[in-house]
Amino acid sequence: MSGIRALQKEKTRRQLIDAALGQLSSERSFSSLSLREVAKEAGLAPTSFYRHFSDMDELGLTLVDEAGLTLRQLMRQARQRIDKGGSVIQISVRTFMEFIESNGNIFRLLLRERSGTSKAFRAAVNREIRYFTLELCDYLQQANKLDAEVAYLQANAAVTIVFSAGSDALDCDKKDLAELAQRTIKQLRFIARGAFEIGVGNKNRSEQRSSSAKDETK
Amino acid sequence: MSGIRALQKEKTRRQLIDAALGQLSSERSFSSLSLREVAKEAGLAPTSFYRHFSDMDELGLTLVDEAGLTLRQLMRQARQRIDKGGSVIQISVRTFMEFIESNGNIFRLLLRERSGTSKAFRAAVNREIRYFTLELCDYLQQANKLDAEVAYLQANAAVTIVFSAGSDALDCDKKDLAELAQRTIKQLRFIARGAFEIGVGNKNRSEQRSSSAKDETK
DNA sequence: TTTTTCGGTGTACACATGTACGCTATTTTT
DNA sequence: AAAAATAGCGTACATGTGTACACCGAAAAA
Repeated sequence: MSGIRALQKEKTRRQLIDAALGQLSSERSFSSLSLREVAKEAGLAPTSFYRHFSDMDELGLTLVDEAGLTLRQLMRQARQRIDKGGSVIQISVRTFMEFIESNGNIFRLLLRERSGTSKAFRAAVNREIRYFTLELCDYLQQANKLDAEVAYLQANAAVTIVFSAGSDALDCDKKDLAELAQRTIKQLRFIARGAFEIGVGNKNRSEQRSSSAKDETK
Repeated sequence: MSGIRALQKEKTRRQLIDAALGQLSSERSFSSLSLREVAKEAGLAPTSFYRHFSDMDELGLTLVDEAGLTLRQLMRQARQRIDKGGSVIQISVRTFMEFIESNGNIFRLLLRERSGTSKAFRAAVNREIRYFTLELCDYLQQANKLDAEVAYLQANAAVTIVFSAGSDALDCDKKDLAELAQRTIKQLRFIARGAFEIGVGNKNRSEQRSSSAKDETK
């Protein structure tokens, strides 16, 4: 039982996954791919597809998982950079923009299937985004000593803004990308500052207002 | 030249548009509609479609225009309510949520085609959203006396947050809708407060800090 | 009135799709 | 060594697609 068979199977399964990812582009969405196309691109007969996935949907959900994984890698990378010092917001945005530049199609997949026609897909994408948000929430809560609710709202809003900026970046001329990043950074600072001010107000109504703003908003 | 002919033509054109809109749902996107389906739903022979649109794309762009129109109606309605007094943010969010409840499929169309596979569609949707944003920007600028750039950034961020909330609302249980609205309102307040604080700081560095916050953030 | 225009129809075709079915060759199990 | 399992192939078929084409009848223009 050397597993030479299972090994080969895993390999062609990857070929299918990579074939699908490879066909994604700004004018080609996953839902517009056909089983036959993917199989052909992977160098397989159409019917062989079924040895690996029962459905294009099943392949699609696998891709979403894959994308979620990439997203989490991204965060780890960002945290590494942050630990070396620097503005959290600035580094996060820059990291995200780099991610989109080299993983545009994966990001497109998430964007599109989030509002797609399959409930399962939408749920899967939202799950990945929720992980992303919750990790940011944890960070905010302990780094900025924020109320749990405020931290969550801030994290959620920030992720929304960043994803939207990412979406814009996909259709952006390369030269306008830096400006877009700058605007995004400013918007995230609005949110951070607002959350801080209002969060403090919640704890300690109308006392200690807007003092010592050593947070991320300047 | 009574125009009885042109009249009839306009009528069946509308039937096509309505047929397309009618087929949209959470599990049916415009790009998944076929010319034949739409024609059939409109009570037409497939080939008659071409008397009105050269393409499904042309129909689609018409739908996006239609959606933009609906969106602007929405804003007018919101402004009417605001003029009668009340929190701008609260009323705007409520109005938007009502819009989604009764125009879910139109909103879905915008959401989906914004990240769709046709550059023309993406551009059309972004144009509509830009109008929406700019009108809000004007309002903020004169109502809150904000710097032009700050007002734009705030408007843009606010629209992003509201659209994202709308997207969530589409998959939401009805009972969770009120909570979602509340969270959205808080997030918009973060942004408004942050924009105010930072905007003032821009004009008049480290003087007059966080004074007379009679804006929309409390 | 005669002629032209044109919205709508039905037929027809080439094409792509998903997938059922049976076969083969090779690995795995017995 | 014999038997079972299985990844991959090719064929085949029913179905849905966009659209070219010829035609019709009524409205509009001459």
